[in-house]
Amino acid sequence: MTIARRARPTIIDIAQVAGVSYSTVSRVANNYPHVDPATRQRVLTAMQRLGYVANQHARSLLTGRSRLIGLLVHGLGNMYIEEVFRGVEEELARVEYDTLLYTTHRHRGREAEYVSAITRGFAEGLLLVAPLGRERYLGKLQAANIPHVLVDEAIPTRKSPSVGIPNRRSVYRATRYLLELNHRRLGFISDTMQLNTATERLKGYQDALAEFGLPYDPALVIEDDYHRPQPETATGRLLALANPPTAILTGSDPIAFRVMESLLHEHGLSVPEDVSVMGFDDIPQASLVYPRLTTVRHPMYEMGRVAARMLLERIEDPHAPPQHVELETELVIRDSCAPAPTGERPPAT
Amino acid sequence: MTIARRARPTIIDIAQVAGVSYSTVSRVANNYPHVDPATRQRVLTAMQRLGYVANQHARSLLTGRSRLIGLLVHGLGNMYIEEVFRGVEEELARVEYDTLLYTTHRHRGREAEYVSAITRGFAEGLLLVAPLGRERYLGKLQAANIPHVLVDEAIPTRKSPSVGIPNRRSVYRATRYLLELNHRRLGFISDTMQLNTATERLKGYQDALAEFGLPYDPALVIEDDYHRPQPETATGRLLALANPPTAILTGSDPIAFRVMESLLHEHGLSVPEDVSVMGFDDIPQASLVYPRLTTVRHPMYEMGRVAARMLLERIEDPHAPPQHVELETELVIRDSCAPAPTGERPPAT
DNA sequence: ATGAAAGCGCTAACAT
DNA sequence: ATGTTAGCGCTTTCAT
Repeated sequence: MTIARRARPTIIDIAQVAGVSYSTVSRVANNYPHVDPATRQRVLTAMQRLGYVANQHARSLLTGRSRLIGLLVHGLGNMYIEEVFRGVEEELARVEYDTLLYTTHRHRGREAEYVSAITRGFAEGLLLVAPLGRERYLGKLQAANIPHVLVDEAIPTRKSPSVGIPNRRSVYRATRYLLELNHRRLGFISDTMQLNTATERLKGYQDALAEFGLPYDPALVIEDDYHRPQPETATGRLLALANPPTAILTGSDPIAFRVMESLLHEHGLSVPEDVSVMGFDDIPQASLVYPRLTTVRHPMYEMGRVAARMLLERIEDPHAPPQHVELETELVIRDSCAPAPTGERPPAT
Repeated sequence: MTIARRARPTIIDIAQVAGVSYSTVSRVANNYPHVDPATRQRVLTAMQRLGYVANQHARSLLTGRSRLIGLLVHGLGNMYIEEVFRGVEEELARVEYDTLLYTTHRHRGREAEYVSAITRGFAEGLLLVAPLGRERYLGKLQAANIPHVLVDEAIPTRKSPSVGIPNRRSVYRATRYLLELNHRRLGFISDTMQLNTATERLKGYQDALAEFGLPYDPALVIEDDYHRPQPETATGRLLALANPPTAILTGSDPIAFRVMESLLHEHGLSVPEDVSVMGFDDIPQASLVYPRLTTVRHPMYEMGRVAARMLLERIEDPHAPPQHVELETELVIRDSCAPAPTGERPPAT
């Protein structure tokens, strides 16, 4: 009887079958020169026959490289992540790296644990997408000099490399657009202010207001829960104001969709006639929805690519000074924003 | 000068600092008994001080286990995957396994390559979610006895373990519901028939029709493109029929959403007054949309959990006979389906 | 309770 | 062009 679990053939088995030393097999496996074509063929044939596949662990143990990077994200079910990941994959594929996926579902609030887990040596580097709770582990990453890059988030110390967008300017532009449409009361449903991107965006909103000589009314900005957004509630609160907004800016397109649904169906207000709605990101659905969403185009795919490339570079040279890349955004004008209604306020339900 | 890339401390460094042999360090690291408490403490302190983290590759090389499983999916940006993955993670977390993510974005149509890549030895097993093109590699997995489980797809040979839902019965029930609402012309926008789940669902649709003594009209079923669905086009084709449907079944909730948008805004038809729409899956948005979607609840999260558990079991015992688990679905009646309009057909635009 | 030693499968000098 | 050899960092007997 042979043993139950058929062992995978090793380099030594191949060597035996091909009648060569196992270093020759290694040469063939790694496509090195200085191997006689005939020998190479014999080895290849033997590999084929036995179904040889190199043991990555042995390889990695020796080279210290796993060809794996870790990706830390909050969740999967949104086009933002899909696009970012497409970009990441694009670059990783070129160098035959794979991705270890970590979501904060798993240890909500305990990202720090993975991060150390990652240093277990499996991943060579880490891509942190909009990382909440970063204060708990970023210092460690920096201290241990573990290659990592922040995607869509930057920290004031700028010690960690990052790739993102000009949040302040982007929202400034979007806000100004609304202001030029004669809106004077602008609601803002923001992502959690734990994210620097969110506080930057708020500044952009305030910049535009200031430029138009308008006061900043904190009642108009509502911080949504990142993990379980409640745009319907936020919309209701905005509409319940004595002087409700005629336009609403949001932190993302999916939030904008829900705001539009809520406006229309819970409050009987039409978009954009009664209230204008501004999205953020420009995911594919933005143009498939009615009214088609006016939003800020976020180069998510490109961001993913750049981030992956930066990470790969840092893996090569962990001591290079951290870079900070900002990719430009663009206001995409479609149908969900219109000039402010004149005359009296729209009736709130 | 020390060398540039500070090497990670090994078991030997710890042994030196703690003044013990390195096998003792290994014992402590693995929490083995037979270590003097004082010694253990000394070792622990040394580990702490040097920031010791075990090298997984060395460990895996020896034990043959990587504590990694591979997850093959088509794309990320949908709640279906999010839910399935949440379930997978839940189970994996218990045993401290991590996930390698593979999407068919990367090598569209070349899944076979990963699959062999996976046998590189990094992943101990594979979760295949609604795998298209499986014929190209499933045989290999089976032949090599690589632990794997099919999620939401089963193959007739039943050689690979699977977890899914009763597709035929689920769609039969949904169709019958529509029939009972007096609809007689039922459109069906189906996933690609390459998926057995899709052909099974079609049978369920036909079953219900047959039960009501209705003919099967192939013009009413449109096979959508899995990677770039065009529900708007499909809707248009359905409506252009001489005798257009008064109800439309879809392969997923997101498709249903787009059908509803198209009906309403491109064709001026209201849902459910003019046309009823049936979703599939019951993702969270299904109840946030107007009209709230009537759909078939798919236990995605639970499916992920079961699949992960099955995979883990197969990893322990790759020779156990393949299991096939079916999780029940449920028709969730909300507002997108109503009795068929009486009198003449709704006007098509 | 602890140490010594073998070896997992492979790469990369170094020989020849 | 090919073979020999020394480890990579760790777990696991086997001694003591």
